[in-house]
Amino acid sequence: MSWTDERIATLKKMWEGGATASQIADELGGVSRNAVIGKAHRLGLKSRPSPVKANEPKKADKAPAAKAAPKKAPAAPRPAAKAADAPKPAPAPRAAPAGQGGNASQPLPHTGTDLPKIVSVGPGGFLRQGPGDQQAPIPPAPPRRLVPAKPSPEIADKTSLLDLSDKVCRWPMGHPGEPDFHFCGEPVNPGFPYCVEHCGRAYQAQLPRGARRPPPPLPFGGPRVR
DNA sequence: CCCTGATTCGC
DNA sequence: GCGAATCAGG
Repeated sequence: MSWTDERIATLKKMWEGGATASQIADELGGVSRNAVIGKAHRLGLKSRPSPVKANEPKKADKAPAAKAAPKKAPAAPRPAAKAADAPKPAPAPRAAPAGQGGNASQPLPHTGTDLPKIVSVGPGGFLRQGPGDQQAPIPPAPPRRLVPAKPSPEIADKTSLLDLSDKVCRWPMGHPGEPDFHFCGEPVNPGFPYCVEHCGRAYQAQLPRGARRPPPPLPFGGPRVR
């Protein structure tokens, strides 16, 4: 398998969306987890909460006695390439802008890649994009802050990608690439890409400080449950 | 053990 | 550029 433009786009979207390399590799198919990680690094996107980090170089060495013959020749110490990395702030949470002074902010104009995008990946590798990338209507003054949420399977429609238009709800249901993956398909809430019901899921009123739970990641269909 | 991402290096 | 092998932490 070669890295076509679409596959790279899928990789980027899922990587930024918070999917693990294994999930991405499984979704793309034909590539290993390492391939995904390697490609991600080559693309320049990296970091993201990785379990293996936050440690300093230590002088402990290993003694791989029973291991298979290592291909590496640890003759010369290799300088870590991350030394020249630009200092990056703490990993941006899924949705946490600053202004909390009671003013309302719209979830739509997401300009950076740090915030979750409502993106789903179709079986062919094409992408469905969310409010941030498409329409930017801010119809009524939102009562509070609106934060993205993750979908959950409740309804059982069968709107395929071909049935999508700007009139029907684009809420993804199921996992991309699987046979039962479809979209909600109900009439949209005017000004939004989703129906009223899913707007209620996609944009949740900000609860008072304290009674707030962290918004879940994975905007593209939820975690895999295989 | 499993998982994760990071890194290296032969191809 | 690609990705298996490997490393390293949870």
